[in-house]
Amino acid sequence: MDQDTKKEVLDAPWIAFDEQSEWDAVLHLGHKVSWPRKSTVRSPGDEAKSIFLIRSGVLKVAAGSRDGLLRTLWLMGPGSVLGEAAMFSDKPYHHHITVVEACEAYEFSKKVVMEEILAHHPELSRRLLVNLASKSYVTSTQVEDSAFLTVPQRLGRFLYGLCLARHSLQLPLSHAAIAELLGIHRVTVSNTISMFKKAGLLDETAHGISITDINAIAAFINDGHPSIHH
DNA sequence: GCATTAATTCTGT
DNA sequence: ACAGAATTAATGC
Repeated sequence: MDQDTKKEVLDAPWIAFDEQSEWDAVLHLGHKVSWPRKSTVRSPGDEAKSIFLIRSGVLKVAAGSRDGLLRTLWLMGPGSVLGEAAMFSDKPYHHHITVVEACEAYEFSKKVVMEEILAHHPELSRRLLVNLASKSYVTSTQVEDSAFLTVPQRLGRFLYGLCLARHSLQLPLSHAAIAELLGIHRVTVSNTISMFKKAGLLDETAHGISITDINAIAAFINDGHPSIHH
């Protein structure tokens, strides 16, 4: 049953899927890999001759400038697939893939993807498309938001979307991590979060942010007029 | 295993 | 850019 209110779908820069059982049939065709926290998984220019199904942990996908600046594009959690865009397009990786939380993943060779998954598993083919589409939506949403919305609105949408995507009100992200994701100066993020905190929308915990009034954030996003002024 | 110290990260000014 | 607090990693016992 649907709610009486239509809820707006927000594409949060956090790609993960709860349902992974469809992969069970082909897991034996891949092999397990694990990446420790803070390690680099792939760098720009690396060949993409396989894809990875992430089973646990969190990866960060970032674009980097020559002088070391990094802009996070999105985070990837369990159920998401890494490397399919590069592999299908026969291009090297464009991005820096690093490990935020220690990961376990299954690697599937291009041969397995082409000859087994695409050929004999339509439900998994669809998964790959959904995964790719998610990345596409995330990036376009970010462009739109940064073009049309204020910082508090962008942060509000980000927090709201992330809560829905994660099914949790606990968001284990530092101000700096959020700033990198949204393309906002870190201090601006800190100040905006303080505002939200004073307005009773959230609390800061030892390891990130805890949303206390998700409805207020939802309302704030929709009318675009915060009850928050400085 | 436990306590100290050194390093790094985080956040407000 | 800087400083104080807070985490985390490293070291020695």
